[in-house]
Amino acid sequence: MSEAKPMSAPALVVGLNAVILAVTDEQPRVLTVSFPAGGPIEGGGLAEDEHPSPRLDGLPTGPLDPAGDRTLELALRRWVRAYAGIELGYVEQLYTFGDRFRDPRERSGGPRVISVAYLALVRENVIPGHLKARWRGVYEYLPWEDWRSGPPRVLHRQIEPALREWIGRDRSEEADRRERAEVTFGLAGTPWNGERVLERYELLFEAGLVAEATRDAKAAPGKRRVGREMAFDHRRILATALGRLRGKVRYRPVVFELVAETFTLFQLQRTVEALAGVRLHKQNFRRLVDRGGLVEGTGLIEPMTGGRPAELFRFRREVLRERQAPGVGLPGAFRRGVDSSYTQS
Amino acid sequence: MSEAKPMSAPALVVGLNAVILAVTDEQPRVLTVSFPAGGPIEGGGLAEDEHPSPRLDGLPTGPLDPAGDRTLELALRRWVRAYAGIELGYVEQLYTFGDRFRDPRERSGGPRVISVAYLALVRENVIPGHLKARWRGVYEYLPWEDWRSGPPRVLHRQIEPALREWIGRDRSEEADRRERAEVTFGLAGTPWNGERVLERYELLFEAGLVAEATRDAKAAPGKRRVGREMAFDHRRILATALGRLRGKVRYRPVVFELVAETFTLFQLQRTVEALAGVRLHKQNFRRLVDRGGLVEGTGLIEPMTGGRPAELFRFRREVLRERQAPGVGLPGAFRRGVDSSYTQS
DNA sequence: GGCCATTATACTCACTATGAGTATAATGGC
DNA sequence: GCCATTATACTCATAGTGAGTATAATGGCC
Repeated sequence: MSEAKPMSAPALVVGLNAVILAVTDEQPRVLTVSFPAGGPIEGGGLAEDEHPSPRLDGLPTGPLDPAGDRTLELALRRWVRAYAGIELGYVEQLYTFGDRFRDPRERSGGPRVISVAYLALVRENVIPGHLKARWRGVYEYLPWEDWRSGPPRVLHRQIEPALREWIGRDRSEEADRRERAEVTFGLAGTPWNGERVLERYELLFEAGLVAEATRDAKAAPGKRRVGREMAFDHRRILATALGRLRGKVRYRPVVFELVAETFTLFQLQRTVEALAGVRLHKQNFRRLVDRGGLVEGTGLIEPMTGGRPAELFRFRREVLRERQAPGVGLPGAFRRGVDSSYTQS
Repeated sequence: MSEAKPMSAPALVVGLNAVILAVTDEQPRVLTVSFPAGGPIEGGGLAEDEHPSPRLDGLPTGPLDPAGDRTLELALRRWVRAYAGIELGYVEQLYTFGDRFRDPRERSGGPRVISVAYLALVRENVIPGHLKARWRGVYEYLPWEDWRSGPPRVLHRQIEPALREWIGRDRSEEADRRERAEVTFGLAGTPWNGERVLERYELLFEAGLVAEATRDAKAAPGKRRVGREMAFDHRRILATALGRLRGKVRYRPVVFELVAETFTLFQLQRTVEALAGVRLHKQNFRRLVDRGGLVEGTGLIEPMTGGRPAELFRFRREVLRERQAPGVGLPGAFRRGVDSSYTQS
């Protein structure tokens, strides 16, 4: 139990996971690979193995070469380049996942798998070099996170009633569960906070509302599951990534990693909205980024807007020296208050 | 190079690091242990080994039991409890450090050491159970981060001139280095950003201004080093922790993890100031936490203030349901602008 | 050409938060 | 009773936010 020496050999494995995001056609997308649903092969993912049989999407996963890779991030860049043919730009470490049994093969004597997950942003829908890798909409996996067309249906129809049932299921936990559900999902007048993506996913997991929960624990209360399933705990990692990105966009100019060199302000707004999962006030968004010094006009015109032609802007790097936290302030974008029509029903 | 199978046995080791912070006597403090300066023994730290010879402070480090510990965080809590006798309250994963040669023994055939670092907050200066563990002021290690009595001397006297020298040392890097130095250290009118603790440490590392840099790379330009040295890359981890905490305090009520159950508003302010490294406007701080709903009066009185007795307050949990990002807003605490006397000289 | 839908862009206005004060209230020490 | 010291209450100018209205250019359609 407290053998202080980390000696024992193949009990532990370290892997790297990449959440590679892009925004195309106003949808946030994530690069996925295909895993066999039964006994998945970690260290694979992007490798050249053949995976027949039922499949599950998952995140690209690769190894660290302990003797060769100078840093973890360089290791990630190396194998994403090698196997997916994508040269990553913005990369940031997300979180390290190491729960026991996150790889089911642990139950049958497999090693404990620790995964260091990274978030990477790429500019457009690059076609990955690897056949099995493909882009998928982030909100296919996390449909309750997209409020751009109003409160997501899955929230009223499935999540809210199921959560209420879950809250009442255990008397001793009831108060605590209610509190958490209300805070994370913005029930009962509590404001909806767009950044709490992970907390929401974990609540759904506990409540057995995502397929991964019952798959891992083999309790099967025969409830309908929400969102598309992912291999391992990769959906949790995706949730972590989205939450982090939603937070970051507010105080760092990360959106510009996702758009082209020049863009109209409306294109930029649509990109931010895709990440935030909410609609923004157009005039205020413009004021924020323009007068906030985040962008500068190029003088060039984009005529294909469907209406009046728009000016093309570019990111204004000087803002980094001028302001301490330059980001697309998301003016109240995450602040959905008591008035939200969701909380009414 | 691209052996996709992470099989080879003792090439890789995973450890856990704890940055355990408390604020006592208006100073932020970190729990440290003693490492032998020459060939340090990782996996030790808190273990019962004897470490004679020259010593270096470092962070408590412990192993993960792959078969026993359900999660990484529980593993950390377990060995901190077992070896330091401290029951941790607030714990949050910080970052995973895995650069090659971060453990010098790698150079002589030792395994690659990956460390998952955690930030933990404890309420007061608990006496650790382990003899070699002791509390040390965070600003002993990062003296340029404490602006509470004005711009730190080490900044004018050593850092700024040395950085200017470093900037000019390499013609091809000059523009880039100047930009980074100005932005991270608030030179040339750029505002000082209290949260960029890690960026500042890394810049000092690159510039050879911290002992760890030359120790690891054995280039020795005979320059004076700033701040107290730490074993391995533990000072980098500490910098990561302080930066993270400074950020978090603004949107999460983490300060309350560091103060007693009840407190005067001034005590709370002093605690925030200790973390932020800057002084705050008393009346505005009061307005922020009181009217912001973060605290509520208890009706009790603390008479030992040195002046008029003060009311004792407590954290108001309901704020978590009311506001989306409840924190001690640090009103411009981090915004030190052009007027800063530091940037004048 | 003239009307319309559509998008771009400028400006207004109420409200709130922030930074920086002034003013007053209780204490203890002398 | 005066003073130093801290607590607490208010004020005020300014900047930022949320939510509009108003006007400017386009293309499509008749």
